[in-house]
Amino acid sequence: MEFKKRNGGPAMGGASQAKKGKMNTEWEDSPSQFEEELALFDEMEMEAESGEGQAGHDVIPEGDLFSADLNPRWKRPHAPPLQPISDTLIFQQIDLDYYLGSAVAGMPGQVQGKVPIVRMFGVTDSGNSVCCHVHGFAPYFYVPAPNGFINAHLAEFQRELNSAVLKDMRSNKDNIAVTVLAVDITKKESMYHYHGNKPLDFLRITMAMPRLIAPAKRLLEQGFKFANFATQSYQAYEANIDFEIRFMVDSDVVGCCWIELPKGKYRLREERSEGQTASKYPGKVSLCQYEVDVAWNHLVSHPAEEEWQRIAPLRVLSFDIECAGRKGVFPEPEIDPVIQIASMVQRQGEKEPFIRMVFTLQSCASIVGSQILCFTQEKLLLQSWAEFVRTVDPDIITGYNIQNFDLPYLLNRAATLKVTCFLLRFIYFDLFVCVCVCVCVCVCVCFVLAPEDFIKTPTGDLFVKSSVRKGLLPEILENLLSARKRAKAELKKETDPFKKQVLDGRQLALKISANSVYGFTGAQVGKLPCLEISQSVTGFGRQMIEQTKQLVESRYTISNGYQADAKVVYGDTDSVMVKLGVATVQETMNLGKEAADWVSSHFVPPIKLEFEKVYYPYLLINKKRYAGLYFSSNAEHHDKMDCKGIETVRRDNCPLVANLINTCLQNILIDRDPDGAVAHAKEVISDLLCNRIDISQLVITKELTRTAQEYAGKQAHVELAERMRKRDAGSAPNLGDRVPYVIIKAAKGVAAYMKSEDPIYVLENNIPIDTQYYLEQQLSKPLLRIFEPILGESKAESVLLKGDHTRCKTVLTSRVGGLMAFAQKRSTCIGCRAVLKTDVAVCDFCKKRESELYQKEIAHLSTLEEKFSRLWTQCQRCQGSLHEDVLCTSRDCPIFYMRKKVQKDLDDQEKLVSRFGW
DNA sequence: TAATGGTAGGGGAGGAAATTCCTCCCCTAC
DNA sequence: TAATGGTAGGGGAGGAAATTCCTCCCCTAC
Repeated sequence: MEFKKRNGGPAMGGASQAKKGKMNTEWEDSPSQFEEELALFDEMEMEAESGEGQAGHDVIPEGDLFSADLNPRWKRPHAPPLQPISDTLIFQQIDLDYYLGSAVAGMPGQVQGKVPIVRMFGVTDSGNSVCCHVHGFAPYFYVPAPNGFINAHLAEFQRELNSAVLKDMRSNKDNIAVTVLAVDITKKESMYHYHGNKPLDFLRITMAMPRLIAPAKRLLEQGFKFANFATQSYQAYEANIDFEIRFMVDSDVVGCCWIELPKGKYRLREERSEGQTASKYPGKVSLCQYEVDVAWNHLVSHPAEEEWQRIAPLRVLSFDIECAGRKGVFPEPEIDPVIQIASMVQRQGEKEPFIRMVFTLQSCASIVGSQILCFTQEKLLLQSWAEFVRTVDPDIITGYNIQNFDLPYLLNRAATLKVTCFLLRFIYFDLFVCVCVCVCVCVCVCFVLAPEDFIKTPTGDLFVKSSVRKGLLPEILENLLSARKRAKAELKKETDPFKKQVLDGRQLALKISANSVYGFTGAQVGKLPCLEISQSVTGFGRQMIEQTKQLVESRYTISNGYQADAKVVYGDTDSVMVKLGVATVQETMNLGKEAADWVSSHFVPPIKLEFEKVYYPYLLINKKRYAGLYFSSNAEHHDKMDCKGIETVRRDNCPLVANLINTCLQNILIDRDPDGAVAHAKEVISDLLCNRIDISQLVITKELTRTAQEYAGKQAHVELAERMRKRDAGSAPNLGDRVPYVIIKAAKGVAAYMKSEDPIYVLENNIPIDTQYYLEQQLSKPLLRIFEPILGESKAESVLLKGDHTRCKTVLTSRVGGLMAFAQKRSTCIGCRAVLKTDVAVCDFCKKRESELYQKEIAHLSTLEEKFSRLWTQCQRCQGSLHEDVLCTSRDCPIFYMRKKVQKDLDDQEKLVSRFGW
């Protein structure tokens, strides 16, 4: 949640977000289409309304909320008794962490002192919550064994390292007696480089706690001496792997997978009252319905395939808080009270939330479909909400920006008000994140080998061939690709549309994972950097493109009996675009497929060149910028108009530019009507200069990618954000936000960064727009780029940017700023615009026409009212209900600005009508 | 600590540097 | 008070205006 919503209140759910993208493409044109669009919305509304039910609502006064009788739906389903001896416990694990605790009797691992215990939270198929303590897993890392090291040296090594680590500790609060649990010799090979396939002796060093890994690594690297061995530095391997990740890898647990605890292999914890001391077996410490202990090697983890891809009925709480802010100041938890917390709870897989609650301070108007709880004291409000959360026991807590605003605010506010029980016994409060672990490895070489055993990549790096040793990277790729194959096969069999979507998402995710496997070898921060690999991959790409170009252009020529000389017109990273010069799309497709197969035969499998698509016509503007009609599935009809890199797909253009270019391209490419495109462009330019373009079309947005101080130069969106911060800190855009702005009129030569302004501010203050800027800086260049190849350089400019359509100009004067700030405002006669002395409606001369004029203004008023109500219902529909106020203030949505504009026109018109005093 | 693929490239804006254009002024020819 | 022909035009100096070039920034393609 962001503070900017303060005026409007909470917007629950994400429906409006999802629909926004679609809306933008539907609004492609000047306001002349406006009426048609609105008429369409009306039809949609009729349909929507007929299907919508009326939910009841209650306003519940303050009282005993948490008795099960009053709100039976709040609690989780009853948990049937569990018999560890005869029942298998299966749950979906959704969060995993570890803590240091005392050993539990009967579990493996250290028995003395604090031991690391992995803790998993999860939910069963029946919706019961599980907390599972996993015992006996200890952290470890490797160092190469020194020359001459044998088993007999292990004990001495362990003793020396143990005492070195102990000595290194500044304090020993936990009374650690043993730091090094074990040292073993194992045969291992470094993942980096090729070492002649000879595993070497490594020492596996197991530590008592995760936080002891770092000092042990440091001491070994600094130089370590034991027995008769000389002091030497030991390079540590895998010491940077997080403990949780290490556990997950070793026990085959992946993010959100299903865990099975076989019967007889785990123990159930019992409820213990507070006074009771822990007996030989510890009691429950969480609020989960089942709490169990298990040995780490006894749990079974199911790979996320087939039935184990299902999702448990997780309880998702989404909430949003409102504070009573002071104008212009960002709310501070030490001062500003929380006045409302809106909460919804939904079960995974269900369409509607089953709890909708609003906790408010003081009274509140009823809200359809929601329960309202009113409190007289803020402290009670916070306590009750905390109790509510504990009762509902959500698996996932979500909301807009809650991690950065709502949650810290609530905690600080609770601390300020001394709400002691606020977070009592909250065990976990994190959004879960599916961790995708790929431990992966590369083989690159600096070794003496026969030339046929390795290859030299275009960057000059040497790699051994798979016949010598198979790299781990190819292995991972093969796993990913075969998993994708399986997912695709399942997708084919599946009939349920929801599961189909899941499977399709899965295969796409696997494809993207496979495509980006090499990516992390070039990452700057990562566990396995290997620049040789990432650079070689891109190097090969470039080389293969060059080779493809030569192959295609040498074979497909007139002298070889083809219709035309083929020409490679474009290529980027992994693709080439060939102009084959044949007459029809179908012929091009056939020839393209043939050429792809033929070129593939020159590459080493599995490298393959695939025919992908035909563009006809194709407008190539520049590298990474082109447009064309895309033919792939069939040669008769194009699948879509494909635009890459040009204004229509860039978010930092105003809709006016994107829509105009899009329409022109449609005219040119689809309708083959360049004259129509020119006419349309002229019309839009004329509309722009005459102020007939809606402001929503002129909003440019750019992301605030860094803080104001970090910018070297001055930029429109940065400067505006700073100005808005001075005006009202609460509503100003923050780091990472997109800043919407329009360019307003100013003296000649003033830089654009001085002329950027908040569209809402412009609307509210009737500030004139710099239409010339939009023509010269926004429209002209993109237009020329698409028309110049068609009309020719000089003609394009003279036809589009000169001529009668650029002469009609309407200049509005500002009501604020400049000399107008000194002007006195006087009413004018509604009939003849003559200046009036008093604030009546008409001058004496027009008095006889007063009734007629009144009729006219009333008619105008009702048109505006109708327009407004159409936009209003449009916004209601977007936020998902026709029975609630519109709360959305999305600055990305053109409808929002239209609504604001009409609202202001309506207000002005109402004032004008009221001057008649009738 | 927390977060955690990268590079290539287009194109607009701002601002510095280099260039052109304009005006003023002095001087000389006549 | 003291000094007192004027006009046209070349060309340099100074400064304004327009242009070019470079860098920063945002975004997209792959």
